[in-house]
Amino acid sequence: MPVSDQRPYAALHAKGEDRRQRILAVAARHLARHGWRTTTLGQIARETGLSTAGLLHHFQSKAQLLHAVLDARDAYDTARWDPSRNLIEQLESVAERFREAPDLVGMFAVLRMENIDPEAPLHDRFLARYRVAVELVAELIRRGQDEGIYHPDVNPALKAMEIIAFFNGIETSWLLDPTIPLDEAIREYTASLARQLSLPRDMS
Amino acid sequence: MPVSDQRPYAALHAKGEDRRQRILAVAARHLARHGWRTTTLGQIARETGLSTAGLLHHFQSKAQLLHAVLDARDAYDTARWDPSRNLIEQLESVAERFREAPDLVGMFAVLRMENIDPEAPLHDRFLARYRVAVELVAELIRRGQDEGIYHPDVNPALKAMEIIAFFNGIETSWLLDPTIPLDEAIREYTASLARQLSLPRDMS
DNA sequence: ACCAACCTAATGTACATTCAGTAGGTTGGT
DNA sequence: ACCAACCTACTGAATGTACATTAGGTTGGT
Repeated sequence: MPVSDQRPYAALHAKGEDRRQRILAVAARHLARHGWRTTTLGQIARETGLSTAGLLHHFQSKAQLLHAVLDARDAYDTARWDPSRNLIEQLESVAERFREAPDLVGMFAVLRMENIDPEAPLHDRFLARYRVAVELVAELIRRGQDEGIYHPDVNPALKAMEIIAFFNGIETSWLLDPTIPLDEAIREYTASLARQLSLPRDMS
Repeated sequence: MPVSDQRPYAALHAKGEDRRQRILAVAARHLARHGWRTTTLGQIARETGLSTAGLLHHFQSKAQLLHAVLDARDAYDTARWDPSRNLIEQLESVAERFREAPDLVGMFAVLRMENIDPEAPLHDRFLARYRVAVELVAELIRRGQDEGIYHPDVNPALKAMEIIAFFNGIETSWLLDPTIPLDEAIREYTASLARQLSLPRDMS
C-alpha cells in the first residue's frame, strides 16, 4: 500500500473520495507547470474550491499530497503496461499517453528534474524508476534478439539508455514547445530504430 | 550587451571582478543541483564567503544574478561553436562539454524544466534557444545533403528534433544517474546516426 | 451522537530585499 | 607627499511577504 494511502478515514464517503480525486488532478496540473517548490497549497485549494486548511483535511501535508500524485502516475503507468507487446509497439503507445494524460506525464518530467540532487527527497524514487525503465526496455531488446528478429550486434543496455533518453528528451521539447509535431518525431525515431534492430547492417 | 552587465561600477577593480566570477561559479553549481526557486541567496553567499547583503552588492537582485549566470553559459556555448565541423563532429564534442562544465550544462537543463510554463520568466528565452538549436542542427543535415554525403530521404527538421531530444534526454539521465556510461551512449547514438545518414537504405 | 468535511484565524519560519553604517582604496588638486 | 571627496566592498539588523501547518470551531450527512 502506497504511503499516500494513509488517510485518516476510510474512503467510504463518496463526496470525500470525489474531492480527493479532484485535488489530485488539479495538483498534477500545477506540478506539471510549476514544479513542487513553486506550487502552493493555496493555489491547488482555490482551484479545487477549498480553503488551504480544507485541502489539508484530505492530505495531511504538502509532502503527502506529492506522494499521492506520484502514486497515481505509477498506477496509471502500470495499468497501461502490456507485456505482450514488442518494443516498437510499446514505444509507439507512448505518444498516446502524452496526449491522454499530459499533466501526469509533464509532472513526472518536471519533478524528475527537481530531484536530481542526491539529497532531494524524491531522488531515490526517480533514480530507481529510471533504472527499472532502462532495464525493461533492454529486456525487450534481448527478447527480440533471442527470438532472432532483432540484430544481435546491438548492445541492449546501451540502446535502452538511448531510447529512454530520446523519449524523455522529446517529452521535454514538447512541454517547452507544444507546437512541435510530436507524433511524427516519435514515428520517425521508432522507424529508424526498427530499421537498426531488424536487419543485418552491411553498410559503413 | 547582456542585461546582467548593468552593474553599477566599471570592472576596473580586480578584487570585485574576481569575487563576481566566484559568485557566478557557485551560483551555477547551486542552480544545477537545486534550481532557481530552491536555491537561496544565503547559500550562495555563505559558500562564497559573503553575507547575503554582500552578495547583493554585486548583483542587485536574485533575478539579475540568474540572468548573469545564463549569459555566462551562452558565452561559453558561443565560444565553443565551430561552424567548420560537420554534424557528427559537432555532436561528439557535446560529451566533452558535459565533462568540462557540468555545472553550466546541468544548470541549463534544470532551469529549462523550471521554465516550461509559458508564464515563467525565462520561458521565452529557453523556447527561443531550443528553436535555434533545432534549426542549427537541421541546417547541418541539409548542408550534408547538398554536398551529397548524407542520404536525401532524411527529413532534416524531424531528425534535428530527434537529435536534440536524445542529447537533452541523455543529459537528464546522466544528471540523475552519473554512473551511466555517458560516452559510450553518445558514441553509440552518433554511430547509428552516421549510419542512417550516410548510406542509401535498401532495406525494409 | 458521531464523524467527515469543511471554515477562519493564528503561528512560525524562510526568504529576498532594504537600510544605515564601516573600512579601506583611489584620485585629483595642492 | 598630503588630503579631501568619493569610490568599492562589505556587515548586521530590520522589514515585509509568502507560505505550510495548526488550533479550534461549525455543519450536515448517516
